[in-house]
Formats: sequence, C-alpha cells, structure tokens
Amino acid sequence: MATRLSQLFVRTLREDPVDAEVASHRLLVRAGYIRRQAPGVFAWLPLGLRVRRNIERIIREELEAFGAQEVHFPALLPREPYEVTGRWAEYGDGIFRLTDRKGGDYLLAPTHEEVFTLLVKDLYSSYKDLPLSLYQIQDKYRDEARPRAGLLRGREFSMKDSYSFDYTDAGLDVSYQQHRDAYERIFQRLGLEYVIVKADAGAMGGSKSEEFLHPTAVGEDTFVRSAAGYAANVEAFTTEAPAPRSFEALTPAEVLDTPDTPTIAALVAVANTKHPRPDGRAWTAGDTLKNIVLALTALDGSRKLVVVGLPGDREVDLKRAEVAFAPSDVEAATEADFLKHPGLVKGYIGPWSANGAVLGEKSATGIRFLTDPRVSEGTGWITGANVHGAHVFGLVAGRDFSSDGTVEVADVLAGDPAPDGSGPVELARGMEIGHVFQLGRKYAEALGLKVLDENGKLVTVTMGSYGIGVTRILAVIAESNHDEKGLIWPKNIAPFDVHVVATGKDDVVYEVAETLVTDLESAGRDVLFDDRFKVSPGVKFGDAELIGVPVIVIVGRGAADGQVELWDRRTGERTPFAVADVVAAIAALS
RNA sequence: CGGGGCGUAGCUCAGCUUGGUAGAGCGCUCGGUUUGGGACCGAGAGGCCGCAGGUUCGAAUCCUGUCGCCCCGACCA
Repeated sequence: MATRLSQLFVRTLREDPVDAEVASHRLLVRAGYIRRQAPGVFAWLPLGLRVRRNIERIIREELEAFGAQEVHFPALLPREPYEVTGRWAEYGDGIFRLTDRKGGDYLLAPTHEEVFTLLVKDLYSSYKDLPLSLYQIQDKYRDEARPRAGLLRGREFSMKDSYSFDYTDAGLDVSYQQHRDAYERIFQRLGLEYVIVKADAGAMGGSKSEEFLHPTAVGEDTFVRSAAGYAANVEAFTTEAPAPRSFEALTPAEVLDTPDTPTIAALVAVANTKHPRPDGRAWTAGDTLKNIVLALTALDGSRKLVVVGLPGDREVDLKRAEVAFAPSDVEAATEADFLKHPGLVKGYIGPWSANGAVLGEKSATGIRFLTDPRVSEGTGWITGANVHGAHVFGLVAGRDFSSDGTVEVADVLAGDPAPDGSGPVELARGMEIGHVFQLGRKYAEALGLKVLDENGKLVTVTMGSYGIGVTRILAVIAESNHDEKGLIWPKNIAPFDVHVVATGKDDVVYEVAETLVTDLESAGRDVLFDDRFKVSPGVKFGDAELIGVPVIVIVGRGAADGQVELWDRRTGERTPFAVADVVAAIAALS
C-alpha cells in the first residue's frame, strides 16, 4: 500500500514542543505521531498507530508461537472483583474510579489479574484444561502522581498483559519460562537492549519475579550489574556477609571523648585528631557503625521503631528499606519518636552502654536492632556510647554487642561485590520494559479459582502474570533510535518500509516517482510517498529525516535519465541507482 | 505531597518593569514567482492575553484569589 504525504493526516512541527523534554517525546510530537490530550494521555495519529501495530504484531507472533491465546477485556470494570482481592483499597489514589448513574463503583483497570482469574473460573474446572496462557493488548489506566516524559510514564498506556494458569508449581515454572523466553525473542526482534534483573515480589504477592530493563539514561530504575553478567534491581541486591572472625586477639572496647560529633564526618575528623588509630592508618567513615532510627507503620496503623546499624560510609536506601520491612511503611524517626524514647541519645546512639545493652529486643529500650550483613561477628567499630559527646571504640560484634538479625537496607555502591561472586558491580539506569511474575495462588485463592486434579481433588490454580508496556516500548525505541534531525526506526517497526521523496518541478519526476511507487507496492512494500508538488526539497528532506522511515528513495534531478538515489536514514549515505534496479535493491535490504 | 518555572494566535515566543484598546516568526488561505537542504513577493484568516474578583476614566500589564500545565524530588502492582 502507498500513502501519499499530501493526504496523510499529519503536521510536522518545525520547532520543539515546549512541554517535551526527553527526545522520544519531543520527536514523536514533532514528527506527528502523537498529540497530548491531558497529562500523561495521548492521541495517536496515523504514523504513530502504524508503529504501534508493528510492535503489537511482533508481540502477538511470539506469544501465539507458544500457544498463548488473545482475549480482550474492557478497561471499565466493576469494583467487586478488586474489592475481593483487596486492591480496590490498596491502589488508593493510584487508579481512576468512577460511579455510574445508579451509584455503582467502577474503575478504569490498572491491570487485569482479577477478571482474567474470574473468566477462567467461569469456563474451566478441570486440570485437563490446563495449562492455559491468555493475553490481551489493552489500554491501562493509572492515576500517576506525576506522569512524565511523554509516553514513558503515562496515565493511559497500552500494555500487553498475559496470565498463565497451572495446577502445579512445576507447571507454573514452565509457563513462566515460556513467557520469559518469548519476551527475550520479542525484545531481540525489536532490537531492544535489555538486562533481566531479579525484582522484588512486592505487594503483588507470589515468589519469583524478574524485570526486563532497558539500559537508558532516561530510565527510572537503578539497577546493579557486574561485568561478568550479574544483574539485579537495587531492591533485590544482597550483600555477602564476611565470614565470622575470631575476636580473641582484639583489644577491649574503650569509651573515648568525642565532643560535638553528631555526624559521621565530624566523628571521623575528631577520632583522627584526638584518638588516632594505633596502626597509623587513618579512621574512615567505614570504621564507624551508624545507627539509624526508623519508624515502621504497620498495615493496622501501629507505629514502632527499629534501629538499623550500618557502616558509617553507607546511607539507608529507602526503597531497599521498604522491601526489607514490607508491608510496613518506613520513614525516618521524627522528633516526636525520639521524645517517646528518652533512652536514645540522638547523635550518639549505639548498641552498647556502660550499663548494658541499649538496642535490641532484649535490651533496656526493647527497640529492635538489626545490622547490615557487613557487621559480622568479629568486626570492630566506633559507635555511639549513648552518652553525649562520647563514642565507644573497638566495639566488637558478637563480643560486645549483638543484634536481632541482619537487614538489607544499606545503599548499594559502585564497586560492591556481586553476590554471585562475579566481581564488582556498577550502578546503571534502566527503564522497565517487561515484567514476568509468578503470582502463585494469591488471586486464585481470593477469587476461588479451583480445578479438579487427576485424583478428583479440588486444587487451587497457580498463576503467573506477565506484562510488556507497548507504548512505553515504542518510546524507548524512539529514545535509542534517533539523531538530532529526527527518528530512525528499525526496519521491522517503521511506519513504512520505504519513503519516496519526489523533488523538483518537472512533471517527469512525478511520473517516474508514481511508477516507482506502484512497483514498490507490487513488490509488497508499504510506501510513504511525498508527492507534495509545491513544497521545496529542503522541507521534504527535513520531514523525511524527522519521520524516520529507514529507507528513503529520492526521485529528483536524475529522474529524466532514470536515475534515483537510495538514502539510508541511519547512516545518511546516499547511493545512486537506476530506477529500474531500486526495487530489487530495497528487497535485498530486508 | 515538597521545590522550581510557566499560562498571550495552531506552534515557538515578544509585549508586563513604567497601565492607553494585541505583536513577531513559523504554520494556514488566495494570487504570483520559485524547486536538491526548512525559498520569495503581495493580499488575508486566526487571540475571552488561563479563569474570577479588585484597583483605575482605562488592565495582557498593578493587587488578591483560583485553576491548569511543565520540570526536579517523593511516590510508581
């Protein structure tokens, strides 16, 4: 099929839209692929829809290839199923809610676990019907606190979501792996670089979960990776605990004056001037044990304190803390919290005091005390002596104090060793483009999805849920496939196969171009034909570069002699061709 | 929710300090000249100056309030 630019519903913009910051947003608006309707909500123009459908086609092919079947749910759903699983409340402000004329509550679905589960429950009741994988490509709605970066985080976005249904754990593993493999093939076909990271299972429940992250500066997630292939979300990163060390040769702890040292930096400075290390090496922040007081708010609203002890060169990573203490909410303790616990000497908190243990469930305060894995048995620390202006030096874990356990809340720093022994990690930014998730029986249990097994016994189905953000992927591809002049689509998702640009005012140019377009159509190519007669060549070239069809044919001054140019959008290279040969040359490209 | 910025034509912006009846470039329409890197001439269409109050003879401009949008952060199954 050929589309004439003179007829196409599009208007390219000469200037960058003022509200677009990131490249994909800027270029997709400028090139006439999308238009903003509301914050995080976009209308799709013909060019944008074409790319979107191409991405969807690849996704469908790979899912159908292993037997997943497409269905389609409404975005508008009643409250009840979400009430049953508790997500009507859990989502809070995160979803769009609406009321019908009778006062019934509805929502615009943020994801569809509940209704998929119910549909299967509706139709199936035997193990013989399983395994089953269903998917849909559907618009999702989430009332994001702050939509941003155009399509990268919208409030309406297209997502492919699949759900697998099995009656055994082993079956779930197979379904999970099928999706995971399909996702790898999809991202490979889309030419999208990705790393698979272990993800936190979070509030969704369930066990195994992995995210596909596309490394990009505009990414919203920080992940860690080692050169040898380890990759994980920061939340899922684990710290290797050093082996216990004997503390028999260690000197006893002593309390020393450290006036005006409520911060680690001040403490290190004073320690080095007033109490230098006997071995001549300078004290560093890593020699100190920092005890941070956190307040946990449980689901029932109750609030209690916990103290975490970490090496002084580390900060608490709140995201890691949220995971470590889930489902409780975590925040730094407030002044009010300290007032309620006079046993805590702010700035000089430590597990030990001359009068006995201060931190820990069995201590004087009764406050739970958890330590970083690096605070292992036999390690010695400078830490607060629970007296203003004094710290205890050489306090040895396992000898002088103990904790109620270890906790992973310290921030991960570049150079930390990967837990699989593959060497130091680096921190990188990534955008989540896919997520595979073993839900387990949470939803099936809540909604009563059971089948009879081989023994005639009723068993609860176990499920997986798998998502790919279609519109986000489109943006991510645009993000990594553009230059200063415009978009450069990979061939298999470009809105057209070939962009034919006719330049000049001679009728013969347009006659040659028309014939070429017809020949390309006959060869099965999708053609965008810039047939605009009164538009100057500069505008046409500029638009071609903006729109980003990877293969461009210029029919211009050589047309009368049967000469055209093949223009590679990505390399910028222009190759002269006889018009008679160009259809074959294009066929050879793909 | 915290911080910052901005609302004037379809787009990008000027005008606001110092109040006097609305501007430019691009885009759009008509006519003509142009046609290998965003051409030119002429004639046009197009604005509730975000909204509401107030001050004033007079408000895009000053004051108050309000709504919205963008960016950073928090948040983000």
